[in-house]
Amino acid sequence: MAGVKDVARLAGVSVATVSRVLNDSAAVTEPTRARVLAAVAELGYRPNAVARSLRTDATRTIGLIIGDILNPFFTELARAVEDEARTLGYSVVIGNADERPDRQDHYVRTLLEQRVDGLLLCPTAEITPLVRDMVAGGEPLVFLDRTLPGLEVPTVRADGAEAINELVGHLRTLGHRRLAFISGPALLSTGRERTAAFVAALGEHGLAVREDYLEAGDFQAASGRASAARLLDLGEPPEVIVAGDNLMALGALDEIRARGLRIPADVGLASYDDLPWFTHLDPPLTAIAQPVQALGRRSVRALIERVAGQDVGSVVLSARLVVRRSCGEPPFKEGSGPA
Amino acid sequence: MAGVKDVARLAGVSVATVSRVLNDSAAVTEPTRARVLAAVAELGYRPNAVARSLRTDATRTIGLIIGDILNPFFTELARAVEDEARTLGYSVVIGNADERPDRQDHYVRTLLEQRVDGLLLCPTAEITPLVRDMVAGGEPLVFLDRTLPGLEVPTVRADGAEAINELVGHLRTLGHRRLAFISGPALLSTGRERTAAFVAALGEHGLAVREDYLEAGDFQAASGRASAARLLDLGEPPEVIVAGDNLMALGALDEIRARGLRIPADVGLASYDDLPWFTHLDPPLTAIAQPVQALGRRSVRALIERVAGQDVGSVVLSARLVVRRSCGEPPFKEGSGPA
DNA sequence: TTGTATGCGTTATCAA
DNA sequence: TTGATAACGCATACAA
Repeated sequence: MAGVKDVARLAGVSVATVSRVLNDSAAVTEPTRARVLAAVAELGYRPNAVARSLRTDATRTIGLIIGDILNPFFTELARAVEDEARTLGYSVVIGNADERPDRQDHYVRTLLEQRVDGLLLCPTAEITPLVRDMVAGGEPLVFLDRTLPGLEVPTVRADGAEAINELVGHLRTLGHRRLAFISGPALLSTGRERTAAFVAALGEHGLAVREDYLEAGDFQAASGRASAARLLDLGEPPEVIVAGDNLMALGALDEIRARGLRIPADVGLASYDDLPWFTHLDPPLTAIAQPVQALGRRSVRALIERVAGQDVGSVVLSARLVVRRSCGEPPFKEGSGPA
Repeated sequence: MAGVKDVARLAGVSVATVSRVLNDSAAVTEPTRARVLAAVAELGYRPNAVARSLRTDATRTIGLIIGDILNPFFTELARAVEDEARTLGYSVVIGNADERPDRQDHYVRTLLEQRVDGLLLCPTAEITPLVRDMVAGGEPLVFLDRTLPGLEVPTVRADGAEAINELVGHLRTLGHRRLAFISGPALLSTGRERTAAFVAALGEHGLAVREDYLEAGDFQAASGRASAARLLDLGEPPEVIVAGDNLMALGALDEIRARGLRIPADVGLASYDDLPWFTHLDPPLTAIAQPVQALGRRSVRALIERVAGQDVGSVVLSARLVVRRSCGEPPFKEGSGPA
């Protein structure tokens, strides 16, 4: 494959000049510039980004490690990240941690070796030594969606506490008293926070916190189904089940359907996370929507700023309640908030 | 950041020896080997893949350009590709063409400059000059999911003709005669093939081909909805609507629901492409499932083989019909084929 | 078994 | 404005 040298020879100039017109890093007379460009076109020259990166110590590439690529939330997030990165002239290398610390570390290592300019990480449960080293080593790192306690890393995430509180209020207004929550893994910041917010909201709205209404899931569909089964088997089952993420909502939905129960007549269902096709369910699912696009875009900008040497703070965006029809809402038009 | 040189100095050996233990490319005595490894650990040395790639002319990275990252089919495909690539020791850089030739070309260029070892491409409609050049230049390239006519490129794709034929037979068995099809873009091989298969299947089952039952969509949800609207407005609307991909099925579903029509009592619906949550719809959607996992994995293997210099042929896998309940099927258990 | 030295394709420094 | 050349970090041919 043709290199600068070939271009230089064909254009009758030095490699330095070729490099200059390619990066327009310095003034070049129009005639030489034209000759170089002509040579580039004729040879079908394609700059070697590898060599350039070695020389410049920058790859214009960022790494993105997500929790679970089968989770539509992360897919959407990846899309947003990719969009913003492209706009800023960066490529994205995606790694799927599959919620496993070892696989997360595999990608951290790989991406670091690949010398990505920065890393966007949705950290799995534990703080692995590798992540700790990375932080200590001052690698340009930004946490996305989730946090790790005790680590000084800028984080871009959504806070759903307010939305959850709103949801509980909404359910209470609809006359429900017995509300159950299927929570995510306590090891994940998102898991803990949502559960805590739910419990706090119950208190705020004068509802009792029943231990048997707090199910521990793991953000996977199967756990949602199992949790729903236990809740429905209770002597006094809940009136509404709130799932801590979209996958568990799906699992719960399966269990409810499998038992031939009707939503919301027999039991209501709401989900943290909103997905495009939730509107296609019958009835459409009441849910809490995270600002996924903003999350993705902001995180990229924060990371790029860090790469540029600025120090950036964390950003917390708000999730919002989307009222639909799965909790016994009167059959009005969708999307409006509760009274 | 520490380099081989630092490791060599600390271990009291030459850089060549360090390189040798790192790649265990040649015999090294156990003691020296241990010293090197110790030095590596102490310095937290991380090989620079950029430099290595420059030297070895290989990046152990493949590019994947998909049609539309918002289409769950491609998401799932990307996941499969990533899985297989990781297993084989490769990283994947994903580009989202958004079905736009210009954006496809942007990624082709970027990935080529990044010197990926090979490229997996779900080609958009037209043959762009860049793609033609790439083929002519002998770049390791494999088409995935779709083909481009007149280009000698190994392709890994699914053939749905048989499944579509089976679907039409199934519908006819259920007593339906008036079947409509919402087709994808004629510029895409997948668009053309599915429509042709549907028309052929009608003939084979002795059903008339009505022009007004053949709607032209573009694989996007909006076109599915608009097409469904036109079909339902017909003086004699179809008994079943078959959508050429999952996104258009969604759009059609929206339109049907918006009109307060019941599925399958008022109109049946089936989709090319099967998604996990189709089972959660009410009624669960009858669909044609592509072997997405196999598609992704096979394409990676084919590409890697090409990279290794072997010449590989195309592979065509079969899609299969998944009977559920959205076309007036008797309420039996799901997943079984038609009689 | 180990070390020395060269080059991969660029960019950037320094002279001209 | 342009050219010659060193350096980026590594792998490898060749010598020892």
